[in-house]
Amino acid sequence: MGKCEQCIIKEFNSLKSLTKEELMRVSACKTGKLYKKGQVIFEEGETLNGVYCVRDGVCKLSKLSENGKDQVVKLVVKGGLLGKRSLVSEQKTNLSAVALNDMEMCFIPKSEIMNDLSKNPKFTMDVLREMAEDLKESDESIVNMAQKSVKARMAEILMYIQDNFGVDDEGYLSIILSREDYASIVGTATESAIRILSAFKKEGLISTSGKRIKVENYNSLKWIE
Amino acid sequence: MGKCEQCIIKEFNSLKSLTKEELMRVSACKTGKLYKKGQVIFEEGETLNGVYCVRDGVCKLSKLSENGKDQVVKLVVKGGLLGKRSLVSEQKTNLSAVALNDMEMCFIPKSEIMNDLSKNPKFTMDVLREMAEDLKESDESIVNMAQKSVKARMAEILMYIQDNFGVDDEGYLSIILSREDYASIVGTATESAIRILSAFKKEGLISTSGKRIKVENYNSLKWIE
DNA sequence: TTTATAATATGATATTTGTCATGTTCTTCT
DNA sequence: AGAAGAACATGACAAATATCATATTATAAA
Repeated sequence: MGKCEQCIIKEFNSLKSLTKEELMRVSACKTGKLYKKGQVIFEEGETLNGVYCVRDGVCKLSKLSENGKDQVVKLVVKGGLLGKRSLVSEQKTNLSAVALNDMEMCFIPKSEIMNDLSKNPKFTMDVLREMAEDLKESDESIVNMAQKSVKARMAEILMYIQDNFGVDDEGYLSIILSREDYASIVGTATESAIRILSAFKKEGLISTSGKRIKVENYNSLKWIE
Repeated sequence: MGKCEQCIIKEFNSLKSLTKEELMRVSACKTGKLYKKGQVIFEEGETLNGVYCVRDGVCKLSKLSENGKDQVVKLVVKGGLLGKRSLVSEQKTNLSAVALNDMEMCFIPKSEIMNDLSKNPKFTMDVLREMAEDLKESDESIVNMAQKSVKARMAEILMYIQDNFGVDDEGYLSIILSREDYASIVGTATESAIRILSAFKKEGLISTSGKRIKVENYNSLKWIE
């Protein structure tokens, strides 16, 4: 397992604001973890005592609704930090994290980070900035959920994935999700998600190959309402 | 206008973590502002250069959706801080704030607070904690919007207001909102909001007097789906 | 007080979305 | 390769919600 000081992943998150000494300390106590596709990283209600730094793979953060359905709140890829809230609160985590493909992560115990959080203002500000960005995104999600049609939300998530997580060498979205996952991101029934994707395909907005999806007409997706 | 050091409002927000000296400095540069019901405090897209501390009254934080409708994301009452995100980001604000009744606020310029944010870890941690709490609430909202019926969301907001903002001496919700406001909190058409409140009234779950609403059967509201 | 304007209310209808049923096509395991 | 189970697909129908029309009531302005 590599050393944090030399790890390029950290450039994508607040860990970059730690000093070299701090990083070496973090490196010494971190543990590497591997998760297989579908594996639960942590579950709603658990007490997290540290943060996870995603080195590779994708996971979903979701919350169980009272109706028994899961709602995905955020997708996290390489460079993301999971469990930030555990650093500032003793509360149990409000979200579950599940690997969407095979993942490689580093776990950093809270005890080690807490020290830095109180003594390195640059780091703290950076965590704060990330949290603020998350909050902004969540607020936007609320608006989308409340005001847009299921179709428009589906179009949006396709564009979001393309914009934020990119495409593979053949142009397919690099994140591969089941229709059920799409349903639980968009907040609809699995059948509805399937129907809408089928319709998009029929209209030439997307094409598929197995589970992979390629956006064929980004501009038209934008105008769906 | 009072002095921050002596103001009890601050006990409800992160300003309580400032030292007496810091508070005195803040106090010297803050400006008091009054807003009338319906008045815009700031609008989506503006650059905020400070935070507002709510001394009295209620306001809504909302965001305009592409369909032209406003979606309320959060209600803020006495003790709340508006514009926290402006402290950590140069970005324009993503939300609008509108007074729901007459309000009294203090405006604290960013320049003054920034200094404390970088030098007083206790204060920073407190802001971070508040932000984390906001994020948690927003995530819950996403789940509610995506998974619950309009009826259930309406029941929820009535309980939320009662629990968080209390009732007046006659037992009516102390926050008075128009049906349109309810609609834009719940994320539905105004007519639907009206219909649902009428139904609740008919079923004895709530009673009304003018615009005021009294929760008559909290327990049944909980079970609405 | 009268008048104008906004807020509330309710019916009729269209649209969207969910649910249940059933069939097909993939994967995975042996 | 074949069987079993999961994921995907689609039709038929039901339920939820939006939209449009039109009253009625409250509120504020003249």
